[in-house]
Amino acid sequence: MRSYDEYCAIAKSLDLIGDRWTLLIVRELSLRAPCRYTDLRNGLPGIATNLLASRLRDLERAGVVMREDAPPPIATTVFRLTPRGADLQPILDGLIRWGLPLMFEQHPQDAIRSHWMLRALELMLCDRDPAGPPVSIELDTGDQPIVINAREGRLSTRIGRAEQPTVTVTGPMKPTLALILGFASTDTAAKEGLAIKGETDVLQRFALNPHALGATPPPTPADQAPT
Amino acid sequence: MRSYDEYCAIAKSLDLIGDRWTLLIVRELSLRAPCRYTDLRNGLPGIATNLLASRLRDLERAGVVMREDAPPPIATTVFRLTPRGADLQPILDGLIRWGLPLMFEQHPQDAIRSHWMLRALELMLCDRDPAGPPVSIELDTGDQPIVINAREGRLSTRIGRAEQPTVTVTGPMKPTLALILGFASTDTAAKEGLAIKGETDVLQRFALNPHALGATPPPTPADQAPT
DNA sequence: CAGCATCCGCTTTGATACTG
DNA sequence: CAGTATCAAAGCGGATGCTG
Repeated sequence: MRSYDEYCAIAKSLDLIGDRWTLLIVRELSLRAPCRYTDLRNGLPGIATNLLASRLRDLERAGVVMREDAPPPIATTVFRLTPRGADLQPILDGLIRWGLPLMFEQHPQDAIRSHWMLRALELMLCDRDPAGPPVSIELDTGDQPIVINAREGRLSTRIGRAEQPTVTVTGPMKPTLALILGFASTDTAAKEGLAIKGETDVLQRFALNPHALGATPPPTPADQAPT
Repeated sequence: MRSYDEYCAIAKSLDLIGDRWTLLIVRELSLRAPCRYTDLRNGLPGIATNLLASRLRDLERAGVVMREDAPPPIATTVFRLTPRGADLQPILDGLIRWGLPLMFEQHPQDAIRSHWMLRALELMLCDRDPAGPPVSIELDTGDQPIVINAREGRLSTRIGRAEQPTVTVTGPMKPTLALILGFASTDTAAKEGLAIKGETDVLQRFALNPHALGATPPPTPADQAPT
């Protein structure tokens, strides 16, 4: 990208990370480093391969990304965030929070990768009964299963299958999100194609973290077409 | 911008605010709304006027910006952030914090606008003697003078002249920044072309807010060219 | 197959000129 | 003042080819 040539911290940040695809590459590395070139391509559907190579070079020069030659058994290059790159997390988190309302507009052409949801779930979800027994929720809703573990008020998420899920939700991503954030009842969820197995009531325990969003309610279609 | 077509909160945010110039327009409105079209152009040196018009339309559709017809005496359209647009502040702040180290690379071609520094100074600066007497610092270093007021541990900044500045710093922006953040002594500052008038010692009272940055030290040229 | 580089058609951007 | 119109140049997306 050409520089904005402004003596302004925001502009200078955007000079380095404001290019198309750049922050999504950082997202990928923040969610599952170390990452091979091919992993990155899979996590960035639609990116042109020359552009990915070019961006990785730029990010390396900017001190955001580093490449390593993985040890013999793997014998390939892997990419990671540098500490300076990891410092971008607050910006990614800000984008996740601001973008949550937009997740309720799912377009048919939208690609889905389960790992994109991991950090979002950690940020947005809150356990309203931190003293309750530990539970693990499995979401089978994307290309890979997601596990949410709640234990002593702390939430963690990962890709994989739960050994003994307290409850398992199967179906499309959007209603699943609405369900666990408490925006939809289990009845509504079922109508939208979700199958819930196990202790359904456990889902009531979770809700949207009240600190997660700004004070402004999500814009509705009505806001955009006032009469 | 074309959509990334990803069901991911970060990607969906970037679909709306990831275009070139877009976040800088939001910056302008966050720093000095309401803003006329011409004010925006002045705060965004280098933007093509058709692009500004196009971005403003996009931001309006996205619910981030609103336009108003100013009342008769002014008789022009002005632009503001909507509440939803104001919710972008944490993202702008993140970019400011991450970008601070980059402010110590000032290029000759970099445009300067004093108001770009206002939020950065508020975020980065900390009063180490909150119980001390109120002081006001004037910085004459850009296209307009900046006033920093410190009172009871709270810092505020504005464009304008102080009525009775405790101290006034005149000269280029970069050494001024280094001086008030405590990265440079008054001697060093003088060598870089700064003139300091008034109670010089007051400047010692301020320093970089330790909470302002991530834990990672700024990258140095040495990091980029290892031997 | 992993990790690119090259080529090509298209879209976006930037610079300038022009208008109500 | 607040934009629209025009056009050259740069960037992007997609396909393909090359190298270990």
